[in-house]
Amino acid sequence: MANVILPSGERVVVGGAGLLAALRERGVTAAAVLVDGQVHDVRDPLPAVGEARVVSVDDPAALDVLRHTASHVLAHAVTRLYPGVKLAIGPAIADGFYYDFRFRAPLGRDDLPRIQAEMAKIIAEDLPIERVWLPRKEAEALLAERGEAYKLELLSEIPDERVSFYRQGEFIDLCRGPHLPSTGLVRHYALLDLAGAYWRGDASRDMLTRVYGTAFPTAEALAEHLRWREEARRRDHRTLGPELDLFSIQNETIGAGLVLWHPKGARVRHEIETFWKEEHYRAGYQLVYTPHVGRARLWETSGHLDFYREGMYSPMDIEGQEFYLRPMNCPFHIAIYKTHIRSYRDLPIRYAELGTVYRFERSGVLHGLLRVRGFTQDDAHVICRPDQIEDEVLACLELTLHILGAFGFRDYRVALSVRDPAHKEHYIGSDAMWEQAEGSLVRALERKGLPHVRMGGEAVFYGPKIDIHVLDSLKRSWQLTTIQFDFNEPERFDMAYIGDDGQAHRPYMVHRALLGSLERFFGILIEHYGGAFPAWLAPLQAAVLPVTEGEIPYAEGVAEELRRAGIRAEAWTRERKTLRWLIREAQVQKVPYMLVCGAREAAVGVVALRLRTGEDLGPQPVSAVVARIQDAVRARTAAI
RNA sequence: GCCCGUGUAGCUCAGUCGGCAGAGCACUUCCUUGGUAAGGAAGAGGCCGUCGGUUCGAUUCCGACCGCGGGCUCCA
Repeated sequence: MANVILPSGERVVVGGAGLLAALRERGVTAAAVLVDGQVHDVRDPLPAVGEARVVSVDDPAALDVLRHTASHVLAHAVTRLYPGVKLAIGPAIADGFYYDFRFRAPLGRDDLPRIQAEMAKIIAEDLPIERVWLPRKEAEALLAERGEAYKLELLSEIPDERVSFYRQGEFIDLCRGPHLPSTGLVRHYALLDLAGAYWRGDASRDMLTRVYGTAFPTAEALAEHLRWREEARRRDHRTLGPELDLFSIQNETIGAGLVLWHPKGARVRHEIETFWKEEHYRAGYQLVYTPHVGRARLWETSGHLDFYREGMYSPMDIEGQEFYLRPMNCPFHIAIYKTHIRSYRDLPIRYAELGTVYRFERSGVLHGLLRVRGFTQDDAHVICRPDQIEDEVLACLELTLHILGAFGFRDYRVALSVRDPAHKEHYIGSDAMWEQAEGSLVRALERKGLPHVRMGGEAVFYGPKIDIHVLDSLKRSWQLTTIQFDFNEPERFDMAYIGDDGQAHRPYMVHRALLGSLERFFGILIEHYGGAFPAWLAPLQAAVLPVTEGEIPYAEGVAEELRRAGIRAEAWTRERKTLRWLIREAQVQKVPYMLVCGAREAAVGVVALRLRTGEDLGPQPVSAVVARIQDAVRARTAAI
């Protein structure tokens, strides 16, 4: 017997095994049962003690169950339409579900509506979904008879003697569950995409066809999700970038993954870099510049040729010496450090550089600005004494939040990556170093009030790290910041400082990048703002628009006045176009401020101010417009 | 790298069941002096991704290659 709370809030006591029947009697449609926050199948026996909460299909807790069942409906439809298809796996994922199949003939996007129509039939049939437990031998026989080679492989890895299947109509699938009670409960769904996927993500194994879809409890939620996808598509930086003339990537002429920053994109980058540099000087960093190539011995010493070779380009021969294009900046910063004997009084030393690096990425993974082969890291190396590391990490966090906040990123998720305690031998550095480093990261996060998730075994071999993910305006998560300890390179380069005891000591070194790379960050910013940059970043801040040819001299004077005040302004006088045309052009270019100059304004020395938002603020003295723009720029506000 | 899709003007895309290649925007010229998201007309612009095959004839059909897009464990 167990206490059960129904979706209505009513509490009932039912026998352990008969929950589904008991609910049916009461006319309750249950999607799943929550026991101690864990999602259970409604068909499972309830635990003897504790409280169970029955959730209906529209409960957020049942969303994964709904989607998992939707994936079975998909697989069911596919097996009806394509006899002989092989089933692989079909889980619920972050915002939907997928199912991997091996088809006999290629499947195209055009096939999706047909599959979706078949799904609609299966849903209309409202087939009851049963759970069937089979002894291992029988399960094997069943799967072998159906020729489900992938399922057999999965089965061989399940240790249990009894395995679970789910059956709906003529469709049966090896599955852990849980699932909805019947197919009719999947109502609001859509098939979205088709893609290739390796069986078990292994490039040496079969290529399967993955069908992506999503499902929601309500039509509104599904519609909202589809709108969100559409909005994300509309903001794609690969579309907006060329449209706003910000950048281009020209595979044929320049090379894949290599970015050309056009004047307008370069202007945005300049503003980002200027802000970044000023804040770094203010935070006690020293900026350095270092070369893009270095001798092979440098990369041998650093260890990159041992453990990072596949990410590096082939060496070039310069007067018989091998040189490599750099994949990282750190060896150069270390070389600067080593030009002097350093005292404990010199530390911390913080070298920062907007350092361009080149890394080999397979052609298939290149993606706009987000994944490229040449990029500029906003890199820095903090070299300090053991007693300074906690304050240094804290200062890094403060600088990070300050800089990210200026771009409107204020939702953070922090991951702390530490060693796999079971395999300490995979990591370099002593236990004491790891503990001290990790402790400093944790304490700095606590002092900053940043909650974090601890990820065991996620650290790289040379030290623990903090990664910060931000949520953009579409609530998508991007990893930007990384703060990582490096126990490797100080050792390899034999870095030292002289302590107050007169002895040489090994300093700690922390690598950190706040924005990640300027290319990737720019891509993210374009999507975050939908191309409408705030005033401080906008390539062109103000367009001065003459109504007729007669106002051209006046408009040019106004633009000149704005430029003298440090505002990026242009008088649009090149063509005699209607005001409507000029305004549309400025809107499309997402220029934040439009200054309309007609005869009325010119006569009294004012401008009519229109904002990118569509707001018409009417006649204003030029000085007031200048002050308004300067305020918005100074405050780095997203509002204009 | 691999799977699916895709490649026609600078951009967005029609089209040709094998027979001289089309639109809108952008560009050039002319007309228009226009008040808050496209005024009008004309012109120019193409190796229909590349190479090969079939054919009297290929942008179209077939093959290979190249580029681009989506994706390639969130594990029954």
